[in-house]
Amino acid sequence: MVEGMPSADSHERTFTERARRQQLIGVTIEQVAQRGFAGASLARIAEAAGITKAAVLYHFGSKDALVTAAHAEVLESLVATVGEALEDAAVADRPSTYIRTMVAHFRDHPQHARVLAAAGTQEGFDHAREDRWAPLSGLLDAAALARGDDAPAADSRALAVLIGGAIDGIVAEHLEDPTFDTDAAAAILVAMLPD
Amino acid sequence: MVEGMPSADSHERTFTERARRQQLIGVTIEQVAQRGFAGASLARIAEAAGITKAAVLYHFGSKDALVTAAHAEVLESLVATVGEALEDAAVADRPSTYIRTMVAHFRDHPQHARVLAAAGTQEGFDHAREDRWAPLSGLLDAAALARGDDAPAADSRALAVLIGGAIDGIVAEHLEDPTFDTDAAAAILVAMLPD
DNA sequence: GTCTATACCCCGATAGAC
DNA sequence: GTCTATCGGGGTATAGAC
Repeated sequence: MVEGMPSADSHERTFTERARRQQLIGVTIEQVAQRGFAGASLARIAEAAGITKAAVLYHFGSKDALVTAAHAEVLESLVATVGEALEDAAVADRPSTYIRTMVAHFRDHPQHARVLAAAGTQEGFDHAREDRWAPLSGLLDAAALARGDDAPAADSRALAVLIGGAIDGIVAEHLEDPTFDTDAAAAILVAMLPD
Repeated sequence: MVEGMPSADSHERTFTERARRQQLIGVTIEQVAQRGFAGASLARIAEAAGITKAAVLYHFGSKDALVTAAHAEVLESLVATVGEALEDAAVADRPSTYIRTMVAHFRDHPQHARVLAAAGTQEGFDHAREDRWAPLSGLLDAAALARGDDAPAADSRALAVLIGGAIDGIVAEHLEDPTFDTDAAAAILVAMLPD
């Protein structure tokens, strides 16, 4: 760990550094989305950013650090969008809001969807994969409680896995066939929610 | 293209050749499942098979040919299992049979699930990705017809995408958490089918 | 603080001995 | 038919000039 080198937890960072990091993260998201993790080489990332490989490795100590940062950015963007929408929704409406917001987000940011898809199969990328649908499971439980269900959904996790998978399916289909009506599919999925 | 070299469409093949090819395909499935497409190098495949890189490239002209053959084997295994089960099922029961059989197949063959997952994000591997859920869509239409529905499911494709995604979700969850009850999840999904 | 030059390794693939 | 030896290229990462 070099002294003056900017690291992930560096508290002090110059203005140009922050700009460079942000640019590199953006380029990396594009590259990973287009060519996959292995295909997004430092050379291509550097070329797309208009600098050299070494300059990239100056701002991020390794390719892994760079791609991890890009992955984190994608995740933060997602949780920010969905989280904001959930706050403005009644508890009973939150599962449907979750579905619609997430589908819309990935529809509007296809590259983010591809990055997360690539991360899923990548070895040594179990980040954020831990209980990916746990939040949705909690929303389903809370909604059932607000509805006053006697049976508080003993299998909310399984239901969350199904719904989450269906969301991924909608997003994946949209990536292959941009004419696919994601909103209509999301509506069908919402109609399947327990009521 | 060398004369005596065994190729994918070679009609005549010695006994040992067929055995070697089968062994290499099996090893490749394991390697791709464990380390992903890019991580499954010829060197590792050769080492796992107990031969050399050059020997591998003798039987399969290139890494791409080998991994394509492995991918095809995985697909054939899947369609054989599901197809057989579908033949023995009434038309109205075929969507549920499709779900249960596919989930069970991937539960019993986790490596196959990982290979297909890895193939999905890999660049230049759009094989078999064309209308992946078209068969399921057809089964849904046929079942609705057999049921005598007046509305013949105008959006059977969207429904197929949802169900297919949910199946993938169940399988993916099982890969990360082997204690996940895939049969119970499949039953919940089946209960969601239109009736 | 940023870039040039380069080291070093593993990749897939080929040539030719056996 | 299977191996050894090697090539050319791209990969990440480092050392040191500026």
